[in-house]
Amino acid sequence: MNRTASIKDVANHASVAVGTVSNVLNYPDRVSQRTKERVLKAIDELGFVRNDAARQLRAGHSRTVGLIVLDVGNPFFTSVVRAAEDAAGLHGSAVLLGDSGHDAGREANYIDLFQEQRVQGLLISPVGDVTERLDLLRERGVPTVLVDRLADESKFSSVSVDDDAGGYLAARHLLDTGRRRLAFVGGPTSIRQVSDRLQGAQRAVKEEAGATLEVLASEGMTVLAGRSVGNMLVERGRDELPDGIFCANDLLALGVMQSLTMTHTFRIPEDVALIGYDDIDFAVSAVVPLSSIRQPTEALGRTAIELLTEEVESQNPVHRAVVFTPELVVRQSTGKA
Amino acid sequence: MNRTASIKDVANHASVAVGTVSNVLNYPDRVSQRTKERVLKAIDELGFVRNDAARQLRAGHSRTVGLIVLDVGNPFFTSVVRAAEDAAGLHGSAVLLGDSGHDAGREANYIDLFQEQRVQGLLISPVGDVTERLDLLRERGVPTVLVDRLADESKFSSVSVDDDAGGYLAARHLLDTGRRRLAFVGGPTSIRQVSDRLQGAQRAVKEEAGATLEVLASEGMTVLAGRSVGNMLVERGRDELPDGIFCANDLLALGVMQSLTMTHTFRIPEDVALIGYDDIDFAVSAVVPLSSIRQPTEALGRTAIELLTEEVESQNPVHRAVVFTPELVVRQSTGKA
DNA sequence: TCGTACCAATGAAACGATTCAAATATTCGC
DNA sequence: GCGAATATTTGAATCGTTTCATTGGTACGA
Repeated sequence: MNRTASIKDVANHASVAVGTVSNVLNYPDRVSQRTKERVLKAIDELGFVRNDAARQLRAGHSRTVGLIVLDVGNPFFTSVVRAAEDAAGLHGSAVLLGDSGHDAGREANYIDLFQEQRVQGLLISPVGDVTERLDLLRERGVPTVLVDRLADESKFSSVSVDDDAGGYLAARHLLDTGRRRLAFVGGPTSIRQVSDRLQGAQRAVKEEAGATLEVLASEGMTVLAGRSVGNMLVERGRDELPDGIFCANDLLALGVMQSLTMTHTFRIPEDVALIGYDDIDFAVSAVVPLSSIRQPTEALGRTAIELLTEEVESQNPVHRAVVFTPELVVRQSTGKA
Repeated sequence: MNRTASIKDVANHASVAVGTVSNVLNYPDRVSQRTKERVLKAIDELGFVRNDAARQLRAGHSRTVGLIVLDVGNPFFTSVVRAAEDAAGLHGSAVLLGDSGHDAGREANYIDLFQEQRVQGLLISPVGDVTERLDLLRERGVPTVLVDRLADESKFSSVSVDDDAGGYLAARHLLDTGRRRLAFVGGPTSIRQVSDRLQGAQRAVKEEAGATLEVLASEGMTVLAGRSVGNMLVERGRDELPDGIFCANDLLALGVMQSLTMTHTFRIPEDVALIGYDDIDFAVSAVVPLSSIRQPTEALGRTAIELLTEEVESQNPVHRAVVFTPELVVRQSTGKA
């Protein structure tokens, strides 16, 4: 096989002009039935495939959208990605996916790559602070939507989830089911998600007379970190135990659950109610199915594409920051006490 | 902002010819220091970014490689993707990632898209059987490497993992630590991975006089499926219990572990040893850290890119099927009995 | 001073698709 | 059968790079 056939080859083979072949591809109605058939036959016989580079060069822009996430392995982003792909598909665009792995260097590489590809726009869950690189993009007029990050509306559009509201939701649920001595597990508080969720929980507790909230700092957000907090709790006397625990994510909650259930001294939810955050797949299949806060990831992905499309199509860029509210998922771990 | 600057704009701004600008970009040595500086300054001032479409049009091929996986959310593929990206980066290529989600239609869309993008080649973990679409690719001379799928070497190169060897490894380990009444949990056996792993386990058991292997069919490969198999085991008397259990993946094993540890009648590993497959993140943070079989995902991704590069660069395509052997990871769940 | 190397810089041609004004063909009413 | 209106087809120009044959300069030895 030498090289792939071009539109010119097709034109020769079908004895028509190149413009006609192009019309068959793009405006079939402008072409008579007879020639259309002839051209399609030629396309088939030569195995012609459109060269997107040429098309794009002429058009001045691609039909792709760049999406850079912090970690494709994270179920949160996986879900966002899938929703974005589907939404983009509806607009006839494809998504170029980049995984920065929390690395600013990789992020920068993808930004450069996508710019060279002349993507229509960029969805990005930025590493750390919004870099000057993003500001540059903005100045160059590349429409950009921040994902999972609240943006200054004067600069970018964004889609994010209200972690404060999620924290409130979780604590409110514990209070609603009769718990009064609550504990929050999470850390370090330098993670914005952690501090926001804590803040929301504190708000809920303040509303309820007689309710208290103890903060238990964890070293990271892993199962093991949760387990060591749990072990610490087990060593306390039964009376000093909180009756409702809110963990800043599901991994922590699963760790706490392991500690508490292993010792068989405490029952979940009878002695202690437990709620996590993120609603990962494992939550439902935990020993005691875990209540959690679910983030509207599909809506995030879909809306991000919509905001981007808006910016691409409108002349004067008006930015919007869309904030979603997460959703409470009740399972056995917070059953009535 | 009008439109982005072209190489011609840069040339004007720096008062040089377009060819010179191109040389600065591609063959800096051919250009004198003085002009190079002038051009770079112009590039900076105009915010020039190469248009990859034009470059690619001229070159006849892109600097990207297509990668289509069954599910980006699956840690196995996530790891393969990351390794492939890194390996491609070393060759100066980028990876276009597509997630077929086990859907033949999405797969087909990505194949078409990538062909229009004139990717250098394609890495694909195909949905179901190798479709005629892949045969078409082959005929068109698009280098293709199958991932996680053993290929007919006369048609494709491939990278895969020897599941039979993995099954053997797991069973052998149980035997080596003194267990004799083994059980295999997995299903349905129509999944190739399941039947291969079982086969390997049977091979190991046959080698050991007096050892037996009982097959416990599960309904799927989830935690819940594992738990129901576990519950069934718990109801058996102590004497009828196997003393070593090999689960076809870690999720099943975690489910079995939940059942066995909850009832506190059986101890892991004293009464029953347990080993899974895949070595997912959760394995290490299970109540009893889970022994498992780790697949060399990084090697898979890296090698896939290498095989592809080989095919791209060589004239006459010689295909190779590289099969990796997985690795045993020993943790507490199979400690000495 | 001249000729020979060598080094830099030039700019037209090419890649493959789309666009669009112009040319040509067809249809329709009468 | 004719002219007007409409439908179809044509092909040159264009997008932004890279390539490469050619030109213009400079240095050096004789």
